[in-house]
Amino acid sequence: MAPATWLVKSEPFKYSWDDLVRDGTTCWDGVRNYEARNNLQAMKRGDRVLYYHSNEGKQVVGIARVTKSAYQDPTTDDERWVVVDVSPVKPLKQNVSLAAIKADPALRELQLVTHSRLSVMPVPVAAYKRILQLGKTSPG
DNA sequence: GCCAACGTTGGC
DNA sequence: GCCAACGTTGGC
Repeated sequence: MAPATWLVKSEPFKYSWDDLVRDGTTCWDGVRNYEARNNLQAMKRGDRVLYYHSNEGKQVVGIARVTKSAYQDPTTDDERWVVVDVSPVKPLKQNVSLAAIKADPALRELQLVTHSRLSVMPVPVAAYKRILQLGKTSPG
């Protein structure tokens, strides 16, 4: 099966794309929401992840990949919560704003639009390709 | 900075 | 098991 595609949100002043590039890899911790957690658990090594800056920017800025599938969140003893490891693949040549996503009929159904508080969500492959197209970026 | 949406918690 | 209170997220 082809790798699945996802989108994760991060507030850039907490942990930005540049921080991820600097670190090379990071542990995607802090998810405390069951739906987001379930999505994390469904991620497989090699899956592609769109990196979205929430609050400031409100745009998709890069492509990352899952380098380690879900394991116990090391920042808590509560075994309900998991993390994955992600690494940057490449930045988008052109950022894709939330406004552009909302304006695109093919992307209007994305949970990013319909379910704005969810921080980790699946992205249908067609929508993923469309976002890369808008970002003038070839698949990584 | 405000506020709506909504998930979670805890008392009953 | 219900539901009110509370906290958080994130767009505007």
